[in-house]
Amino acid sequence: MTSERYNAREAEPKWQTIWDERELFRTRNDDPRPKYYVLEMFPYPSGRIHMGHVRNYAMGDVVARYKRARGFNVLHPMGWDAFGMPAENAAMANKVHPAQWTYANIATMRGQLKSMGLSLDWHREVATCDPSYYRHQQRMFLDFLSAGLVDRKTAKVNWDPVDQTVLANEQVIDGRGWRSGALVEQRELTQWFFKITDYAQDLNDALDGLERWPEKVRVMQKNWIGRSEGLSVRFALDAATTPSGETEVEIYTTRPDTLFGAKFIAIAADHPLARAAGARDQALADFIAECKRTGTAAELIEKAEKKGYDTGIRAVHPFDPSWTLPVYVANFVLMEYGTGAIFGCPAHDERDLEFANAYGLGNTVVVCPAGVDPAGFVVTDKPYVEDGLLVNSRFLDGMTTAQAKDEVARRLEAETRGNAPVGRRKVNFRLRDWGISRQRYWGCPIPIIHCDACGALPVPLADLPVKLPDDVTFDVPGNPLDRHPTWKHVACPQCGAKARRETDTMDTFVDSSWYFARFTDPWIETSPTDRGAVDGWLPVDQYIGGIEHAILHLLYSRFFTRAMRKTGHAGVDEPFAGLFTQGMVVHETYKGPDGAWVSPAEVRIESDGAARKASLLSNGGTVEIGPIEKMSKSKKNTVDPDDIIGTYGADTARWFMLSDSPPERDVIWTEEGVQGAARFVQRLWRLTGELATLAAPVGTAAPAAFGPEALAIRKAAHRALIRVEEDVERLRFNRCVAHIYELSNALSAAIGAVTTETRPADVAWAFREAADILIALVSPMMPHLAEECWQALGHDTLVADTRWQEPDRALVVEDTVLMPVQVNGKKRAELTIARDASNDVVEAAALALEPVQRALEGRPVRKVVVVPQRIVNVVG
RNA sequence: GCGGUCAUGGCGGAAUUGGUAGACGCGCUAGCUUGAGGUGCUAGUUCUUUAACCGGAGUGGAGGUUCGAGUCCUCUUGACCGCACCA
Repeated sequence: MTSERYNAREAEPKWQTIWDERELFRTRNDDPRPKYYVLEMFPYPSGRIHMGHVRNYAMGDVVARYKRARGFNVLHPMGWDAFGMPAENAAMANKVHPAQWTYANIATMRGQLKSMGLSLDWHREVATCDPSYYRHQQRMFLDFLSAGLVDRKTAKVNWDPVDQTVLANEQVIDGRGWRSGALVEQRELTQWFFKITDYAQDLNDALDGLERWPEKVRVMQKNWIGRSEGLSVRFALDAATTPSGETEVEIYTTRPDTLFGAKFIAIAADHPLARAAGARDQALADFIAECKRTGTAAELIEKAEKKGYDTGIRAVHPFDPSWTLPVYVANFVLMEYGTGAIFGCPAHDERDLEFANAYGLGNTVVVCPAGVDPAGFVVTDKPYVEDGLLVNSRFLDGMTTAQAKDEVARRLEAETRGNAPVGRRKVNFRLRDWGISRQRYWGCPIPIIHCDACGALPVPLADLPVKLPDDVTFDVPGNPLDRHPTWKHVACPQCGAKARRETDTMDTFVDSSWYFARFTDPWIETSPTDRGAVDGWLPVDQYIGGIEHAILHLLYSRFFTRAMRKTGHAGVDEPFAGLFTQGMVVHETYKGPDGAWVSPAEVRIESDGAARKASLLSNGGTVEIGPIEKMSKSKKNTVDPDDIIGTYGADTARWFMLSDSPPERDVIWTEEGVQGAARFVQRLWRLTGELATLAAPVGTAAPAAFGPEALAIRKAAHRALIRVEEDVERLRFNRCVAHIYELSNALSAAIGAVTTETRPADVAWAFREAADILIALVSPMMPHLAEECWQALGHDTLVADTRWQEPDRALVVEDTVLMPVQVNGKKRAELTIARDASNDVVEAAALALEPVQRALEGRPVRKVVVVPQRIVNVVG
């Protein structure tokens, strides 16, 4: 009955329809079972899904289906991160409206995802570009504004000259726009900011509690937040050297212990004191201008050598009125960090040493490594930056670094000048507020009205949503909202005079900062979230996505959830309890005879013994096989999921994506690999057919006793069950696959050993049990094939709707164990012995073995180490 | 420069967390089957010696701890990732 090949093309849509009709994956918020929320990062509707999506969603689906089988009420939704630049670029290139382009892409991609057979609750689908979604985002923006979490300020911002918009700091990578790749410029603009820095401390500290996050991501976020503890110190200025009434400069340091090693003060080019000094010194003004010029491209700053200019101003050392330090304007000091001014201690800071050496400022060692004679300890071109004991530092001498830091802080906090302490302990963060204004059309409008008389006012709640106008043009660069003839003209909600709408839209990362909350009740119209639903479902138990969002999306979402809590829209701080970052899908690259990239679909690969040769399918031209790289359109090394699903079926694609590599590592897509997966699909189908003829009917009562053959079959099945369970829980899908292969190999062997004629009842029962377990194990990974097999095994239920079987752990415990016997650490023999044999018995049996005696070569036995049920080591 | 991860057959990778290294898959070799050439089955596949058994070596390299190290420690080489004037 199952002699023919399994036909995925027929079976897969059939089962998808059946799941759909039975609403198997529709999740209800009032379901009393314990909740489990599994979520994969939602896609941008770029047009078609790619293999990275297949891998990501296959992993999530395994977890979702497994947890469902374990009796959880699983929430596994899908939506679309639908605002963004590509829609506008398409509009410009093809004269199609961004909305039309986006919704057409969504329709295509929804169909592709459905063909994968994912256990998604499509009733909860959301698209962030839909007013029914972004109206709530506007509402939250206004709530955040009332709660003091939104700021409007003029600031130096990152300007992407290609995309013609502002970018957040997180979106600038190596000085370039994260999307356009263009060198980012610095511009002064008035922008809306989310005050993520209000939560800097909490965002930092709470990382320690995220135990189910990859260490790597936590470290990256910590570095990005950049918390440092230090001291700000007000240095008095020598009045005779000061241009126009400035009396002091405040610096920030994390090394107050090295204050007696100070050689200079350095201030940023845009520091007020620098500006004042520049006003009376043309050469200095030129230098400042030069610093600012190089300051437009972040990439250049990093490569620039350290340059400074002596302002002539002298600062007075806080512990010695007779000691003055030169004040330099320096190109490496950033106005944005700390106070925009530092003191330089060349002996103990790399940068300061480079600067001091360039300008002949010398250095004094004030920290000496413990156990080293200070007299001979000098610094020339490499500073000593570690902790140690203080020297050359008056009252600090002999103290440790920590003691000295504390002592300096204590003394300077106690000392006052002009009624304020000279020193203040201060915690500084690298994290900046999140600038969310974007000068683009295809985004969520910022619900603000600007009135010349009343200022920037919130749009009244009753007027939400502020909808994007449909009639826009993209024929000229810039923001279509800004040049729309009518859209921005409104009456001031306060005085009624003519006023203007804010024409900036929100960063699309705002859209993705709360979609996981909206999924918990996407139907509610009166507020962004239903508190019962959001508090019941959050945090997401398992979130799966790419590492590229380690700081962007994953940090913004953590902030946004806190802000939602503050404004009453959620009851938790952390959105994602468990995070998994999966690796990429990579593929060989190919270059044709003309040196142009060639797609895998156009290439024929032939094996010549161990060597592989590639040629063009069209004309046999020589193709050069290049390095394995991330699938990208530019290198043409992509494989279209539609083609794979059309040729092999979704199950084969899913199985291969899960089988080859550990999920956190990159997986190499190969034709041989897919074919191997496809072979297993057919093999499993044939094996199921054989098992169906050998197995006892569904519902047969277990026999009273099992013979050795039956027991062996049962052990193999339950061992696989235990192992797969353990590995799915830890998302080690490649190991799950190996365990399933092992079980099917074992069952094939068992079938070979038992003929139909001599099949006893206990063996038939064991085959029934093992077959059911095998298919249940396969079902989260290859759900369609599993249903087909489940049916072939005589079930009238769905395997997708079947509870996970509890393994019988006692079954896999053997009566006898096989212990390797080593002599001096080298394995010489094996010993099969009763599991509960005493160490004495094991030792005697081991020593009696002939290969052991041979290896001892007559030497006396000095010691025998017996690790029960593990190993014996004879030392002789 | 700083921080992190990793290094195991021809390839992807396993290894009960200090206890038989190479599970499982791919590829390859031989034979059978099918049949004409993307099927199935059987056997083999770390290297080396051997007809075979028995041996010897072996987890990037050099040391160390231990009865025992792919796993722990020190040094070193290489690859990848993140951050990069953050005071």
